[in-house]
Amino acid sequence: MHMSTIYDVAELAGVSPATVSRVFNGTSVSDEKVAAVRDAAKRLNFTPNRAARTLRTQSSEVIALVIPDIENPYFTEMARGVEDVASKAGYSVVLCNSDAQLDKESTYLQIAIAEHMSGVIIATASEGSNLDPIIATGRPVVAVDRHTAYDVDGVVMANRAAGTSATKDLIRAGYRRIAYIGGPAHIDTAAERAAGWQDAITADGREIDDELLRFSTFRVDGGRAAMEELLALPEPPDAVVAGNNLIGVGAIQVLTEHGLTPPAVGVAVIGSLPFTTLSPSAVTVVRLPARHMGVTAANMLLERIRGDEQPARTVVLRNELQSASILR
Amino acid sequence: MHMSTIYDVAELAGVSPATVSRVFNGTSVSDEKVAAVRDAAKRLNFTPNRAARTLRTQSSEVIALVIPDIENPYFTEMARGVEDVASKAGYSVVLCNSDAQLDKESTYLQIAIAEHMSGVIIATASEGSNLDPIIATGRPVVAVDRHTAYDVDGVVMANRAAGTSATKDLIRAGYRRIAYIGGPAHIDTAAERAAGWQDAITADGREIDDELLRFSTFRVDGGRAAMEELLALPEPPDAVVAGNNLIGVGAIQVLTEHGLTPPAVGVAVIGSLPFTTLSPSAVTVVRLPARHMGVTAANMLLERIRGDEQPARTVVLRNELQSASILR
DNA sequence: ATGAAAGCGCTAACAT
DNA sequence: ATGTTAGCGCTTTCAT
Repeated sequence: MHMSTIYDVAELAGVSPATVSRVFNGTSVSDEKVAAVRDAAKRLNFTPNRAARTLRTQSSEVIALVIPDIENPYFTEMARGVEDVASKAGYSVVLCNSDAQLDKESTYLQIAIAEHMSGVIIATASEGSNLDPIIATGRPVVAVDRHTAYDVDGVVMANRAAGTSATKDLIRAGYRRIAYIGGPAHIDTAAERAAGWQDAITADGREIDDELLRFSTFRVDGGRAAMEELLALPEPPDAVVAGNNLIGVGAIQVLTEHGLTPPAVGVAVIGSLPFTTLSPSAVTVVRLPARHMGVTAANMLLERIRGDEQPARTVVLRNELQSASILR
Repeated sequence: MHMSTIYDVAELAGVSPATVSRVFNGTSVSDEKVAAVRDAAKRLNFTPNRAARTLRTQSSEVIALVIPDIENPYFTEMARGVEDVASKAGYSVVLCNSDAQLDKESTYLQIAIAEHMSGVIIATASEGSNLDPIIATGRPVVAVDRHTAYDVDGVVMANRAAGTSATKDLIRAGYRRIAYIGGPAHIDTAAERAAGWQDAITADGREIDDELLRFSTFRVDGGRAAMEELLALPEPPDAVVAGNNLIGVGAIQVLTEHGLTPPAVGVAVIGSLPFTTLSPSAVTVVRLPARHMGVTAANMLLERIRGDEQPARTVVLRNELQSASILR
């Protein structure tokens, strides 16, 4: 019940508290004393008090990972990448779900400051995200997935290219009236992927029909609603590009319910379809390397934590087209 | 860059540090001083140092949520429930992914102790999970989803009943040779759901064919492998009960690849199919109220944190059959 | 290599 | 209502 301290350990081992501290921090202590201390620590079931350590050193081996939707497998896959790198380096990861809400995001950032966490990896909730407080503390910040207005490191996908290759694959497969459903227009990934879609349409010598461009939410319900609207059009599309994995799920659900299971209507999804039970030949997927993004971001953050001072960098990750037509 | 302290705020506001502390902790301070302190705090961009607070009070408003698979939507849905309750009560949630590994789990539990977190909600990695250290500290622990050998509060699903109703629904739909694919046998939820399957089979007056009972992993690849084995049997099953959501996904994938898309072979899944694009009429689902489990566990934990001393309780949550046959 | 002692920022008696 | 002060457990100079 009572938590033992380095003083208890010191007394039992017959050394000073300083020596106990040294044993646990790897500075020079004679072999006998090391053994005595370890033994005493074990017998007392000693666990170093992190709060005291953090208070004293003004830092803790914890990094915060702030994401807008913990239920989206894209972000949990990314989280795995972050965690693997961080824990190998002796850091713990605190996963914070901002729920795409600015106030929750601010709260978590505030906690990161107050807890003296070593750094933050964040997929911002929106353009309005305020990183000033955390940046003002001098702590390193890495922005993932989404762009920010701040001068911090970043790791993003090749979003415009993803939009283009998804759309081109649909064109190649013979579809002619291709819609796009993206996330909120104020999130840059959504806008960029839509721009990629436009590129492909115009490159094919067609006009952009504004009715076919829909900004929604990055969730299943958003994909569903937009797909329903598209099907209700006087001249519905014969194919659709989904701006992220969950929108893809929603769109396919609606199509299936209307008896238009792909490839009856063409579907290309930007991001892997989570837990899909669909045949891979039916839907085009542009794979986004989410885990790799997490790994890259964690490595960048660790470099900064270790004192790297070079100007902010942004890494753009290549995506990978998995064409449905290959298998047709 | 420099972090201001209550001393800085006190000086600027012309009060003592204790008064500053009182302002931030809601004890009686005159209105003028409150205003002065708040103003000074704002001007200095003051954020209370949590490490110091934790050290002093020997507690922090943080609870740990330890789960075995952060990529399983079942657990993230649960996490949402925990988070909603906790954050409303002023607690932050630290999400820890044990990856079903005992050593990782122990490490996180150790961190929870060292960081003086207020309590732990844990879905254990296996029967071998060691909760002694955390329990020895006197901190409240709530076990979710899975049983433990410890005398702690728990929230679990009605697993055996889930196995039975899933199986019975398949029987009702006319299937006669019904297999079961579960998670690892050493995890009680897997074993119990399997027992429910057995109950239903025997209640129907049939023999248990051991070849039709498979213990695998609670992941997609586990479901896939087991389903492949079942299909390779001399006398393959005409239906299958999947022991969790991901096994269900894996099984359906394999069936689809073999041209046996449900209901060609009957499928019942214990747990909601995440992000499914399947028609709801094709597959029986036993919905497990994951979010509700999280909410319940968080409320129990908060009660304990507030000093509730009653004997340990276990809450069993009802599940909900969504029969495929209804829609046939 | 080891010990003594100061201090990180906060809260909670205790005193006024 | 407000101020003074001790101390939470640790790390880290500074001596020795």
